[in-house]
Amino acid sequence: MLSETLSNELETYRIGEKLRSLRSEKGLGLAQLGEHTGLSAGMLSKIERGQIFPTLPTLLRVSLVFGVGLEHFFTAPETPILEVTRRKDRLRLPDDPNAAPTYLFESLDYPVSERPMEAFLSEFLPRRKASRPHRHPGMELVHVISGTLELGIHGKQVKLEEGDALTFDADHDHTYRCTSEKSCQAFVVTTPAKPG
Amino acid sequence: MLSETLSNELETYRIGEKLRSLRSEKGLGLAQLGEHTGLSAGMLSKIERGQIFPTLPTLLRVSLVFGVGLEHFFTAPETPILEVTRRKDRLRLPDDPNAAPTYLFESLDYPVSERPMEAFLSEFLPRRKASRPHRHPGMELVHVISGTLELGIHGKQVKLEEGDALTFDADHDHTYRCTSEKSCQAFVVTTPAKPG
DNA sequence: TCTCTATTTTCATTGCAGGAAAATAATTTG
DNA sequence: CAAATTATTTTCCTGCAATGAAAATAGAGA
Repeated sequence: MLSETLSNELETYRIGEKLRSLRSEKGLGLAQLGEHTGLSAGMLSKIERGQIFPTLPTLLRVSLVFGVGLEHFFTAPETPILEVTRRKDRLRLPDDPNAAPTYLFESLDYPVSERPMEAFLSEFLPRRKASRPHRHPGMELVHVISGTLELGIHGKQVKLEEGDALTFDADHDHTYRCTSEKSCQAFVVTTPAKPG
Repeated sequence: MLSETLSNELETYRIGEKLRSLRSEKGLGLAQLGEHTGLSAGMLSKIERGQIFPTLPTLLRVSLVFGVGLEHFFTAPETPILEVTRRKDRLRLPDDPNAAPTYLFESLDYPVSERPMEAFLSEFLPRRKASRPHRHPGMELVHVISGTLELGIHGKQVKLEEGDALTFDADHDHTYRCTSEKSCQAFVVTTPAKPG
């Protein structure tokens, strides 16, 4: 008999749903698809409803009719990216775990895989000294939400006030320092390394 | 009975070969894999040799053991890029199909899809006037193999002699002109647009 | 309500996946 | 080289799950 777990696991591929999508996209009825594939309407119904698992030859028949490869039924459909992160769910990390932090940051888009950008909400703490210099490939944009921030980059000190934004090549050492009495909130976006 | 064409088509997925690869990578015997999957060695052999097509539950069992999704068996394996272009096979195109050409170029890597670079062998012809200005995203590198070449870029005229190389941001208008009596051979590489 | 169409379910059939074990091939060992 | 051991392939058979045919149900017009 067909094991329960095996069956459940297979169902995660949603083979039936995918077949039904293909069919309804083309506006075909079960019987019509049956004619094209040489399969019975009844069986197609059962496959779509997940009551049976088609054999590979059977699955191939419908694949051929719809002009898709078998991988169509085994790969996750490309869903438009849509990820929400709530404040309470986000992890707040210090810039330096081994010393008194200069700032804290939390990723705003950590659930997005292969992201073409990374966005952080950072809180820079009032300090005499700037943060440790660091660099990373790509560009960086800093938008100050509240407080004032001094950025050391390309040998310059750039003072940012509320509402100011700065974009720079992040592949040179840069530092941050909060210059306001209260901490400085900022929105930071980085892009990964460019090819070439 | 299982149709001939259907069977042939299914064989193009090389399910058996993929299974055998997975197994030999891990250095498992048929019997050992059988223990892990709960399948008989004999049947695994038949599947690997393409004598039978496994049912989805069966295929899923081995998938689970090897930690791959079912799509593994239905997608083309990523083969390392390896493409050769021979001089005689390459197409030699003029820079301007509607006028007397300033140079001729041939792609050295046209078979490579989604290439992170494009390489050309170019022959610049002796001319009074430079080629028409053009631009394209990304970087460009020019390495002179023979003859001399004058490049107009960023408002400068750069003279290149044999062995010289120039790299520049190609997203500004640039021109070429051969300044030697005989034509100038050069190796040109461009990178596509950078993201961001 | 009746008719027509599409889908789902029931029931019976069977083709083929799959197991057990024998046969063969490949390796190892003395 | 044999003999022994291990791995693989093949043979034969069985069972069951996929499949088809057709009845039952649901839906859509009219």
